[in-house]
Amino acid sequence: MPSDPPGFELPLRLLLGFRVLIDELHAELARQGHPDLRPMHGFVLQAIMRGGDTAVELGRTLGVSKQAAGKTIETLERLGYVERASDPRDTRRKIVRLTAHGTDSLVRSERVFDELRARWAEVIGPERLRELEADLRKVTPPDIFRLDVPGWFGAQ
Amino acid sequence: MPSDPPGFELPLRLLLGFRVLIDELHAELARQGHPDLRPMHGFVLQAIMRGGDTAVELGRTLGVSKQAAGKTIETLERLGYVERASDPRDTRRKIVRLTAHGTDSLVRSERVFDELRARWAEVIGPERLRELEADLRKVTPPDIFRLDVPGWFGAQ
DNA sequence: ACTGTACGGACAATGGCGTTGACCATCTTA
DNA sequence: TAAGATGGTCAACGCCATTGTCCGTACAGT
Repeated sequence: MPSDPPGFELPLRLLLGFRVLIDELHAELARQGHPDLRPMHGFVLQAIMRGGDTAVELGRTLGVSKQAAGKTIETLERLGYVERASDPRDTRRKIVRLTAHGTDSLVRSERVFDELRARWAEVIGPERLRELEADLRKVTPPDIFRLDVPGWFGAQ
Repeated sequence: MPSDPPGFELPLRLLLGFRVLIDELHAELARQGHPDLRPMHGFVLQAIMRGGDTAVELGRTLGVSKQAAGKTIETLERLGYVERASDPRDTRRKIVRLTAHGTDSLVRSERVFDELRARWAEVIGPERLRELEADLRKVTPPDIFRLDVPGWFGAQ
């Protein structure tokens, strides 16, 4: 019967696994024409895509203030990933939309993530990888996109 | 044959798993007399314990500047987790040591981590948990304590 | 033994990125 | 129509990292 590792290894491995995937994603994205994209931007663009958001809504989704969300949007606008348009029904609102460049980054991210996942499947076996994902689903909260980690990555 | 989930779920689950464990650890530590301890401090204390460190060495271990490491040490000193002493063989160096309070926090962390791991084992099964850890070991770098994530947590 | 270089530590200035507070314009509702 | 709620922006502040600079000590080559 194999002995159990110390309990602190588990969280570290989870963090390292996350870091490895994210670092490799952005290394590959940089090669594919998106050198300025930072880890947090991926989440922001995802959040914008699923529901044409405003700064306030985006802030709520990401768990930051509307001002912080506004600054992030400004950065992404400057980098050419999003654009803002006035809402004709409510002239207060400024709707944020992905540009072609922004959509391209998400399409490529999706492809790279699939490739990285395939590489893991080669290392540990496809069945084991599916089990790993299924197990993690059992011990983590169901809603994926609510991470509210203001300072975890460096945005803008 | 089960279909594979999209590749982006894997990193998110890893991150969420990490967050769940760390959040629960610190909630429990707060109950056990360590309400001021922040996630990053655990890593710092660990790094200090394995080798009586100085600010420079600690900075190298954690991947931050020596000034940043010095500030973190200062904070931990103010909170009563570490103390500084001069090195008699090299009067330039100020060696950082854990206080009893600091050691206590690590002992409790270890225990809580083991308990959290046991809870995961109840949910997904002890054998699956061991396999999960073994699989993660195959796809992550071997050296655990080199994470250099300056802004990931909020220290001090 | 002495001098030049390396190294540990601290102080200062700067910058990124989040926060709160305040304000204006617009929409909604009583 | 008046009152309150909501979206956006500006300003000030705080935290925490950075780089640059300086001082004192240790060590190595001559």
